[in-house]
Amino acid sequence: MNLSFRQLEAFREVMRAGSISEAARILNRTQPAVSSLIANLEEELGVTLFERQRGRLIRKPEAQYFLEETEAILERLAHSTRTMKEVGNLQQGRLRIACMPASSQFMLPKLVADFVKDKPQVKVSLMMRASAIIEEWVASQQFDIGLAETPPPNNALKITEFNLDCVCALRKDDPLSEKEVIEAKDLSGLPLAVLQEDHPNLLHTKKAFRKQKAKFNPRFELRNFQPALKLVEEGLCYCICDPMTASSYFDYQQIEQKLVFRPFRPLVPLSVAILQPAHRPASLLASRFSEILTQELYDINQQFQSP
Amino acid sequence: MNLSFRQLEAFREVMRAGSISEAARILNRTQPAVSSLIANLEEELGVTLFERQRGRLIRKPEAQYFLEETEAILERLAHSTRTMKEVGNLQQGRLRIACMPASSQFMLPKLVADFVKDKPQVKVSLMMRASAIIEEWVASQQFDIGLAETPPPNNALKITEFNLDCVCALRKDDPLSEKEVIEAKDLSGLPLAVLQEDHPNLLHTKKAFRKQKAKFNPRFELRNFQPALKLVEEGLCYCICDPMTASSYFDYQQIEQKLVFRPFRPLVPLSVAILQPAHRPASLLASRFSEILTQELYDINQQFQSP
DNA sequence: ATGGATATATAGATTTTTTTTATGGCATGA
DNA sequence: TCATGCCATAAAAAAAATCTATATATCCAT
Repeated sequence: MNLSFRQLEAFREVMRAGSISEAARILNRTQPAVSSLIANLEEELGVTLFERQRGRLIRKPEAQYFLEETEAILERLAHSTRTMKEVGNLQQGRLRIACMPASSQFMLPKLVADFVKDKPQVKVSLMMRASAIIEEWVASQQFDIGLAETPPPNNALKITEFNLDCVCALRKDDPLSEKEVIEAKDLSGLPLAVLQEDHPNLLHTKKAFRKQKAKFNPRFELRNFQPALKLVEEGLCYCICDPMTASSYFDYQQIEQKLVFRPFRPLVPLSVAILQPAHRPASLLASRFSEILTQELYDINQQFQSP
Repeated sequence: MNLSFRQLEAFREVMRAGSISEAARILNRTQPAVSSLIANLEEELGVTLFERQRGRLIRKPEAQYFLEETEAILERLAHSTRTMKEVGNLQQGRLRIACMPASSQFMLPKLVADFVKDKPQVKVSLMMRASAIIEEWVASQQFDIGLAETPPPNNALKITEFNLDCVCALRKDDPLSEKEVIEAKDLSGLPLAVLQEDHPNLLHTKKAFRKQKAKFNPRFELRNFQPALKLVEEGLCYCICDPMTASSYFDYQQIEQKLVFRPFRPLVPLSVAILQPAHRPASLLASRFSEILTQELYDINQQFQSP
């Protein structure tokens, strides 16, 4: 089989125009060019498509059937190249994102919304799960991008790590809010809301207190920081929380903000990572979104550290 | 849009094989040839289909989508070229035939059956109608081929005329059956089955009798000759009928043939014609069938004239 | 580390295909 | 009968695809 799209295009145009000369004009070719395209097409198909009667072309019934096929093929080709061009412009595609709770409430939805604002044809799925699940989903290529606590090295994952610095949440009217930076010793003996015991963040927090010989008083244990901020608002405790949760506070509590956040020392790190499937290259969309997410994580960290 | 099937074929093969070199081997090209096909394809699509990592190709997700499109297009192309080749070999197609009653009972069904015996994919429709209707149907291109009594010249019809010589039907045991040729004067005054009065055949028959000054005795008037033969079998009359009807007698009356047919003089012609749409070229199938039908009409006429 | 095997990309020569230019035949209609 | 429009063909020119040759990177086994 040795046909070409050129031949099909010429054929379609000849069928429409009814003559080779006219088709040639439309196609910006010379008449002999189109003539030979048609002749070769007929030869390769083994079928006479036109009858040459008295110097004119007359469509044969066989040509009608082949025209339908031709149009279907050219149409499909045009459609897929158009789509591919859009893919190239990030206007088309699919993006599957899985993220951990701390980022799921406001940060990622906002980022996604912004990302797809000028991409009406892009399809996104955004799921919230615990970090361990996200790991699996990305490794098994069910998702293109994951945002999770940094997992142990994994052959199936491309891991881009970020060390976020946790910040101290406290009431605006708390005397400590005068300080630019809160230190562990400032909170010695004061009640805290902390993560449940197996979480590495809790260990880091304990370590920070130990380093300054401050008394560590974990009054509330929670699965994540979101609800902890409520308790802080009530004046029941303080909280050393990750900056993503902190940042989202300003998103959902736009009026009556009772809390402020201050850098905390010694540093309590939270290691999060952008996860992507290893071995499989990222789609254009995934690459681009990953860049944006990287920037956002950097910004969020800065937001609380540099006053 | 300037893609080529070559590029699509190369792309498909590279996706399957996973490497340009391997694909080149399968396609019987050199590696640089395939390399540049892929490079051009990517350029024209505006999308990177493969990532070049450490000298190897790695499929990008975008390539997967385009592969589906590519396979659909190539598949469809292959299918239609195959079909067209079959059309070229008369293995495919559609044939619409309309025929007059005299030929519809055995002659055309047999001819069609024979014609399509080695063409399982060819679709045929075969309709029986009065000649006037057939004329219209063919002229309006609802049918490809018509067999009818010769109509007056018609701009929309290509008319291929045949003059069939009518033959005399009589019982085997009739003394006249001894004669090689029956003449009008042999039947002078004897009862005849004839067509209804407006039919040109009746005029020709009358004329034949007049020419030999034989007495014309039309005892039965019918719309066509088929039932007339039954009357002849019963010994009720003679009949000067067309050779198609005569020929079909041997097809349906394979045992207990009571009739014989003899050439009749003076000649009583029945003018029939193969009708085809003018201005529109015939399909390959129609052309071929028309040839076969021509031969058959010629044969049938000979069958009774040359003993 | 080193050399061999294998992969891809690129450059230039070569071959193939397509297009154009130039021409002639044939039908149509003024 | 002549001008016009159509199609086919041949030869020249242009463009595209292919090949050869070469460079470079990786992988793997020594």
